[in-house]
Amino acid sequence: MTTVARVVLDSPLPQLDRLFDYRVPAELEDDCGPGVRVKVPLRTGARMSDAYVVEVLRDAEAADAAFAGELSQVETLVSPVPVLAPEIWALARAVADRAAGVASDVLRLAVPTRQVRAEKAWLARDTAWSPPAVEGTPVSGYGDGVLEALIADRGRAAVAAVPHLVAVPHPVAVSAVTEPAAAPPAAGADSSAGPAVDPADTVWVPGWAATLAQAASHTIAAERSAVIAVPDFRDVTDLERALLTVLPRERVVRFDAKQTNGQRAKALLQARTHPVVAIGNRTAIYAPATDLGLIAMWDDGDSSFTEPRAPYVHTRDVALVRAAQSGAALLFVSHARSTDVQRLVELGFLTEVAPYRVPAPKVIPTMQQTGAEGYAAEARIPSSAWRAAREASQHGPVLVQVASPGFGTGLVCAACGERAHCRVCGGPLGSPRKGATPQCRFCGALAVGFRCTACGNGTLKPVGQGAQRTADELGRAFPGTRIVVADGSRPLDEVPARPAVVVATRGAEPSTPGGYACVLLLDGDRMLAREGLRVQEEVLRFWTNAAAKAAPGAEVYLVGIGGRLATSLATWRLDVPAHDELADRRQLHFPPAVRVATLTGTDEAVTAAVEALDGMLVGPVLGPVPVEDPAAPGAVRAIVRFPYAHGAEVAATLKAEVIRRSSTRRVLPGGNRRRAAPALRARLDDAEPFSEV
DNA sequence: AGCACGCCGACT
DNA sequence: GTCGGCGTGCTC
Repeated sequence: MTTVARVVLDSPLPQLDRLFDYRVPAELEDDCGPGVRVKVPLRTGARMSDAYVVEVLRDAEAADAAFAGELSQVETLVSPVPVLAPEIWALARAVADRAAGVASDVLRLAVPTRQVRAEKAWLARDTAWSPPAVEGTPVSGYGDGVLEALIADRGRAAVAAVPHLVAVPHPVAVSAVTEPAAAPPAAGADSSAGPAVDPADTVWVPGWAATLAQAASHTIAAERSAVIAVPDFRDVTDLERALLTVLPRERVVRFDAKQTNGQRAKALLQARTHPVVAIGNRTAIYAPATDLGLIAMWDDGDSSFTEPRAPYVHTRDVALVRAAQSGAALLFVSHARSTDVQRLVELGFLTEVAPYRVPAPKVIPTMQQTGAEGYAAEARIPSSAWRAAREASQHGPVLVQVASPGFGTGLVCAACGERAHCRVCGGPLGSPRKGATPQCRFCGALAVGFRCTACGNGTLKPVGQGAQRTADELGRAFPGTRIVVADGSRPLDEVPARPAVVVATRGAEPSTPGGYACVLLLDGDRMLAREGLRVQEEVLRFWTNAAAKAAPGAEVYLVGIGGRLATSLATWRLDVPAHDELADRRQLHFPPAVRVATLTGTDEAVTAAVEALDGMLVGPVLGPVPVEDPAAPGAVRAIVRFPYAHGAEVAATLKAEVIRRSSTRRVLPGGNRRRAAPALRARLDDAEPFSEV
């Protein structure tokens, strides 16, 4: 009689990133199941490590499969609650492998720390209770049954969002908030914005939120879960509102960045009790929802989806891995298409779905340059746009989108204003810190002794300095109108549908019931003047997301922009720029046409790692060049590029190199034995070297 | 990370 | 002759 627990250690060390076997003492056998937290000895009995049980082997199985040496014994069982679902372990393993990272780092994102209160409540739950069945609500705005069929067939699609607000019936689940068991199913709820709907009984939600809520209702109707990731907090709220119009409260579980650990722990356990729609920001993609039928993302191009914690895997990539593992349907919904999704479309991996007979916003490009004739002098708005906005501001709110102050952090020549470029690779220069030596954003080369290529001047200044347009300045163009400002420091979720001019920095635009009477998109030239691979995609996202807040038929003025970008926006053909961009990236071997890895560490380790990748790379290796890192004097960085087909091989090779280098403890020069940076760090799909942030 | 094992300089 | 330096390697 032997029982063996196969565990994953809670350790960020790559050399410990594999499963370890421990003997389970008889008194723990009953509670020691997959997913529970345990403490186990490591190397020496006195040292304990936290771990999750991944698998339990019994008797013959244990004798056959377990580690051949002598087993140590599980020290304690922290709690009998299985917090690590088997499919989340499989996901973490695959995600870590893809990124040459450590699985327990992924688990740290996926599993909140222990919360005894949440566990007690979960253990005391009524296991016999299951929520009433739900009927699916038709997905409005698309061809009849198109998305429903796609989800039922476990399809994958790039979905163009309905580009305006939608009025949906008031939450059927409002009663459910106070009386959970009494929630009536959303049967027959018609969520299309029609004249039959009494405005007093409706809520306005973005088109994408209505679509995803309706789509998810079908998954729940089939008693399967859905996971939906959205970029920011306000989006979670919008989506939750939309969901509660088609589903009862107990079918929606929220994971967001502002939650306390207790709330997260509770949501985690809730997601496993019965089929639910798990919604939230980055971490929602790891929600352990049972029997997954749908994985969806709203606006996958939003930079909030880049994970700042190791192993830095983008939510989109997690979604792709999870869809492959679970066989769930996969939807990427957005207005502006990301080049990453475009790539998957061009591969035939995603099908394209667009709204059916839904009017696109009425975008009017105005190409006059700032300061040209015909401008309202005070605010430099083209007179046609100014007249339309002024007229519209008599009956409803007008949205004015501006770039945020200090937007664009690159450096230009202080004398002539020419953009400063790297002498090594031609990339844009920036300052990592105020007063630090300028450095190339792409290859990291230090720009010592800078000379402007245009005028020969040797000093630099930040871009856009002193060129900030203030709300007050804009306000003077609309005398007698209420001016509302929304930006990073003064966030505003919603403004009433009353006459006003709402000046908002890009991305911070408040919603308004029914939509804006007119939208002005200013500062486009400034937003496009930044350098970086994602600038154009990003600007199109800012524009389209603001334009989608306009009321149907309202005019959207795109100021100071002409050419193909303006045409794509005006014709709402947002796949075209994505296709063109991707074609450019292919030519230059830049992501997402290829994958990238940044290798940082000692010259020797980085060089050896690059050599180990021989035959897997495309395009020239960028660097190695010195990087500034106080913890690692003399460190260098190289960027390598590789085709997706070699991804697994590259990740495995780099992980092996990192492990090989990590076993040797390094000493800082000068006899200083403080913690030195590891000899080699590998980060896959790091977008930072190619963008200004 | 921690900690044990292992092979070369100055000590009782 | 040994005590202990920290380079190297392992952790079920």
